[in-house]
Amino acid sequence: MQKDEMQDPILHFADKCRQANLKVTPQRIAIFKQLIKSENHPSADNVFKSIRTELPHISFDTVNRTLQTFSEIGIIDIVESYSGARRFDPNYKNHHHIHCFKCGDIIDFYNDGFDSIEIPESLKKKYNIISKRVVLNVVCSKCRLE
Amino acid sequence: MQKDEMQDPILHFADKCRQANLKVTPQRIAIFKQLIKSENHPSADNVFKSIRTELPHISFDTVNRTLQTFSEIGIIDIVESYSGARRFDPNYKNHHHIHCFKCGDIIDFYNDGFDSIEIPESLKKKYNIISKRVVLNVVCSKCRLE
DNA sequence: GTGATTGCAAACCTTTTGCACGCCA
DNA sequence: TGGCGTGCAAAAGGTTTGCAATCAC
Repeated sequence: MQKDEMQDPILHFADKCRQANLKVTPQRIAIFKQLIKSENHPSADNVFKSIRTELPHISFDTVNRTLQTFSEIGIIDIVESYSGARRFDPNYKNHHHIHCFKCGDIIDFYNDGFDSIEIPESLKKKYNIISKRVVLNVVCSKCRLE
Repeated sequence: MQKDEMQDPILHFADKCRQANLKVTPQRIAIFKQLIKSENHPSADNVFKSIRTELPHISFDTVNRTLQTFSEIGIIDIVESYSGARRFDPNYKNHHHIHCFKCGDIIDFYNDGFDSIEIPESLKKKYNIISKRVVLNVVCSKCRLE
């Protein structure tokens, strides 16, 4: 059953919340569950709509604020599309992005070589580097056909 | 005098406009001049405010629409900040970005090694790759001090 | 019990759209 | 002159803020 698979990451999530002095509310759990399910880079609105099937009374603000909060305590990342709504990245494996100019889709890809590119010492000294990523700006398969 | 230095890129700009069937208006010239002056990654509002000293009657919409148009004909790029306004990149040399989590600043840097990273054939086949870039997510020098 | 969190509403900011006037080609 | 470009205004979309009621601890 699905519940058993879910148990473990949610306990881990609850720990993270307590560490950050955040209360573990049903809303936050539901949002977190939605995030680990999502394969793409959802906007607050995407998460809100998916989650309404489970919690019909949750408000958009709660979702939006919670995603903001999660990004602050390091549960998710914020990534940007070319326009429109802020988008979130629940994928914490080392990965890179393909970004389509036309439709704005962001697609993850993995590449060991890119993972291990060496950042120059001068930059390491000057900035507190949290993460690095290769971004490919493309016209994606779908948009190419149009 | 400054005007002589400006002459050449502006003629080149005028050519690009004509190639794209765009009329060469005083507003477009002023916006272009502002762009080649700017070292950072201005938002439409940034450009609008800087340009008002030269053209006090220009409207924000014209600036915004023109920047959009310029990005469509390949005079500038659109890059994203973590939130808020869309930002433009007039730097057409091959470069990479340092992106500050806290203040959202985007800083260009140059690195021959990063320029020449090899994109796997499988991705090249699947996507029409326009450009590639390494993005370092950091806490910048300013924000580090806070 | 108490302070954090939620839901609602309003405000704010940015981008988009529609339209009439004016200007470049 | 004709059609593109501009400026203005309104609308739309997303985010932020303030506040009262509620809930987790």
